[in-house]
Amino acid sequence: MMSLPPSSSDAPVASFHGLSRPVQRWIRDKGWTNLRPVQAEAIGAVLGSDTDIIITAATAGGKTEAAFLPLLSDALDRPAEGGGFDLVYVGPLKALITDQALRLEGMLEKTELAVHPWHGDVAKTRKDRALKSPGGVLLITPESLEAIFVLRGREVPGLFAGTRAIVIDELHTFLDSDRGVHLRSLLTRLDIAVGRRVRRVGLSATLGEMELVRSYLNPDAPDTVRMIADAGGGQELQVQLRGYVEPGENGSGPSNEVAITRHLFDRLRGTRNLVFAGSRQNVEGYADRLARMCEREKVPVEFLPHHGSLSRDRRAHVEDTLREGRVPLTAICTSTLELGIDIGDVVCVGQIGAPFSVAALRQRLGRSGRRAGEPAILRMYVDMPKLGPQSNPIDRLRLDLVQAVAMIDLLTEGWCEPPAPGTLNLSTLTHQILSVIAGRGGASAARLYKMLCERGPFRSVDQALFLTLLRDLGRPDTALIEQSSDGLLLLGEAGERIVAHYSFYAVFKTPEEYRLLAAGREIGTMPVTTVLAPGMTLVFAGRRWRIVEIDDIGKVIELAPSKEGRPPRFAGDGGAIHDDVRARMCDVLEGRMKEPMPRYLDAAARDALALARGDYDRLRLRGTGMVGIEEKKTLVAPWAGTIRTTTLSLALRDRGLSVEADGAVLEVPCGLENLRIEHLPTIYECGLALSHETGGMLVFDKFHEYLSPSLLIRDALSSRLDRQALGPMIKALLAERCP
DNA sequence: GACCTGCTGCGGTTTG
Repeated sequence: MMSLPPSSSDAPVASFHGLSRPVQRWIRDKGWTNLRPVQAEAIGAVLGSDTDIIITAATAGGKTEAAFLPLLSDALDRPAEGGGFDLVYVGPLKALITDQALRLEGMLEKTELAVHPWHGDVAKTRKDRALKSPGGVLLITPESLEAIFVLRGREVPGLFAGTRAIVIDELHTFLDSDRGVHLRSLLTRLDIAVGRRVRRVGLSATLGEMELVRSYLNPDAPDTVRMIADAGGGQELQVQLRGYVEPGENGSGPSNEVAITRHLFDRLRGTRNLVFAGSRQNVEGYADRLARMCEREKVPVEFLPHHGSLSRDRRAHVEDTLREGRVPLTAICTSTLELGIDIGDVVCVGQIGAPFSVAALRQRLGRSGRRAGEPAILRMYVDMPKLGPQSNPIDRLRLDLVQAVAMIDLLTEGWCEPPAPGTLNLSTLTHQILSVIAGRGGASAARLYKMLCERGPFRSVDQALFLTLLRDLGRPDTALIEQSSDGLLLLGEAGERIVAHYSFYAVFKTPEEYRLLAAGREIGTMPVTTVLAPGMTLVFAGRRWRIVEIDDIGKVIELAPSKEGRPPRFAGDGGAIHDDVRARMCDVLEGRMKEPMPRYLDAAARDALALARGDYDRLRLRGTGMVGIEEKKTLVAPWAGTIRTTTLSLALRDRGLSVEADGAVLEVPCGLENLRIEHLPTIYECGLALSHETGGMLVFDKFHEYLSPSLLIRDALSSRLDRQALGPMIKALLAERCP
């Protein structure tokens, strides 16, 4: 008999006894002496009610068991009435589904319940078996679920008739993305197909604002969603931020990159670590420098690159070596190692340059210090260009360093970016319109509207907008849909072709790529937009190569080993920084912090921050937000996030002022008085004028190419631009705030 | 100044 320690309450004991026999036996066989508080609470909540539930706990905190022990127990004790799969698990990664299926198979070994993993790498025979006798647990990706709706629309009601809950793993990855909207749409369509609402259980490690998370799961009754969180917290966080400034013109010494490489080599060798380097190019650059340093010092190479363009083999090797933990290894990586695949515990997390979001920083940090009593260690490195008398005033503000400090500050306060509601997501809506029509062999406009916009996630789309969208999709030159004589909407010629191809199922866009072959083996891929030619050398997968041949039709590049090479550029599409991060950057420059010179800064970072604050004051930016630096050049610092800053720079461009980029501080080619008296008041009066020409430039998402400029503008205004913010921003800039 | 995620049906060949 399992003995449970007399913990703070007898809840765990009650929870244990509420479980079915086979599940109790599994727990006992595992040798568990008690249930974690989250698990005990989840068992009570799942068995004692039918509300939606969100379970949050640290990575490896036992969330999967917390959800599945009671759900499986219920499925064993009360066999489903309607037939079909008893439980559905939706996960964002194929690797995660494979992992979780193995765990569930272990739990269900001595029972009748089957486990059906289902994603692109699962054999067709296995899927056929699941369809022939659906039951037990289906573990699936949103895209594979989409494929079931499109290809087997008529079978959906039967497959899920008896499903008692849908478990969504890594819920945070679905909150604020096209893919998240896609999943919500599929869940609503599933509810409609079975004629009742299927309970949802979300699992997540880190979540921002709870209210928004609740309404993701249940937009009609967010208050009924029960939150179960582990007390956890209280974990010690050790942070160091090291600043690197290139030596002066006559100074000698290593470059910043070499100095940072040296520090990583000295501190991380001999243990397991993750270093997030920001871009694939940077990952390859640091991995190459570290490997050469190991060779020069005649020690084994303990640093390997990991990013999304490397082949599955290369990535698996790094993941397996980390997880097994037999030899020391530091992975230099992009956000690939941020998600839930189990790689074990690492000693420290390195971060080169400020990241794009506090949420990502928090997620990355969760990879270290997972054992009781061990701190989470963050080492941040900021590479700062050399300054001279000719340097741009914006460079003097050291905005990278300031952003890094602002983010660490927000992180320690427990803040992270909340999802942004109210977006239209017209590209994803187009996708779902095509999917519903394909799955049902036709649908009326009224039915589509009710399904997708009234009950589904596209609630910001009103009827008029919906009809405009349908007209766009039905235009002869678009031909995605057409109307039959009795008014039913059917797929058009182009629609048929697009839905029939396997690339339809995902809502996100993927660029075309070359495959890179070395000695006949694929080592990774490169976007076709990268400029490459035979004879060029490059660093890839931590080694140096020469391009032997490029096959433009087969999209294959052959490589041979080389002694030279530079890391190649990959295509990228710019990130969005949140308003609160930029506001905190202003606080950092103006010294409005609990600890104005944080202790976690090293001497070089302190010096750089002190100098940046001095320059900020000398520029007289404090309290004004605008300063003329030349006769026809003004700096504008709205301290707003990417969306609001981009809106302002577009409005300035409407006035004929070409503004570069969308950094925290804008350089406007115009005198201060002219800007203050003429341009800004005019923009305040007239707002942002978006022409059809601008609309043509707003093609970002997968189905945008089929939309007219006016719809593209409306889509952008709901997610990438903020017209309403323009007035208040200008008012703040024009207000005399100086002493 | 960026990163990540996903995918079916069918025809052909090999193996037991």
